[in-house]
Amino acid sequence: MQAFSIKAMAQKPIELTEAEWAVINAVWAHEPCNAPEIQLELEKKTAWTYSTVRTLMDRMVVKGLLTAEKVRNLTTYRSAVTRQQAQKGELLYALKHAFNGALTPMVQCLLEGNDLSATDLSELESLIKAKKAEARKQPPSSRPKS
Amino acid sequence: MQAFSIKAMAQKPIELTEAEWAVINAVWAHEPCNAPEIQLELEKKTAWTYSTVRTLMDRMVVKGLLTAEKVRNLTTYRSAVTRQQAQKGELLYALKHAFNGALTPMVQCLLEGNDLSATDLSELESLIKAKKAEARKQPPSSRPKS
DNA sequence: TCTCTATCTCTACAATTGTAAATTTGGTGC
DNA sequence: GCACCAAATTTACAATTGTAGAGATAGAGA
Repeated sequence: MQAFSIKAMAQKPIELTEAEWAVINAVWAHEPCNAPEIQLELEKKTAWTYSTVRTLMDRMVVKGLLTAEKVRNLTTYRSAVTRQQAQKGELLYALKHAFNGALTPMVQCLLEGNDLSATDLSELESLIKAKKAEARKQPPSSRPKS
Repeated sequence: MQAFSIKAMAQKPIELTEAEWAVINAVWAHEPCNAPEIQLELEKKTAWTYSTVRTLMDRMVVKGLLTAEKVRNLTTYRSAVTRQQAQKGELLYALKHAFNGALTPMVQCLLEGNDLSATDLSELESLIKAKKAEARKQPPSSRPKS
């Protein structure tokens, strides 16, 4: 018996700290994995000790970002959120705080700030074309199952 | 006499916490301004007391996000970074941590996640076209004065 | 000059985040 | 059974962030 409805449960935005990003990126690349593996991976960039990484990972389990399965004294970790979910969370955060929710200026800022190669630009262009086509054949704000 | 070169000084990325975003957004909208004004503005959304807002603002001065000018016992604040700078900082953060520096997937995620109106899409499209044109006539990685 | 009020200053404190040492435990080879 | 090593657990602590109360002060009016 659960005290809330799955349907109504708009799970609150996924937000990661800098250290958590480092960890979860490594987890995504290695899962299922254990703490020593991740520590080893992160050592290249961060000089974090096993203790540090382990603490981070356990805190992330509490937050629901990772899952941990323990057999005897060995713990196996897996991500509990997908890369896509986390990316979206990050973008929504930026959108909300830095752009007051306005998407177009955000994309604009992105395009202006960086040097995009001609290839990148073309790629984006076709992306938008695709999106437009898609929009044309689907009524706005409907949510097709795909 | 300064111990460093202006030129070499690639000022480190601007990053704001959630509360700081709220404050600086209000400052941008009101500057030059004083703490009570900002508190009043933020009260609508946040129920923060004067003390809270003031503490935030003074910390932001220390961080170089705001400037404070004091006449007698009255302090006037101004932003020390532009909205564009801060926005860029936020996007760079997301780009680096969530997308491993790859811009195209980031834009892609942005387009996929949200419902863009046809108008938005067209707008973006012309943005990209403009960017392409610009790229064609300027050698890559040159930095024209405009 | 006395008081009132708007503002400011100082200090504080809990939660979160970054970081890790020290200790314990479980399995393995001798 | 013992010694050793890898992995885990416990505990801790400093910095940052979110939040604010309590007391000091300066200008304005009586």
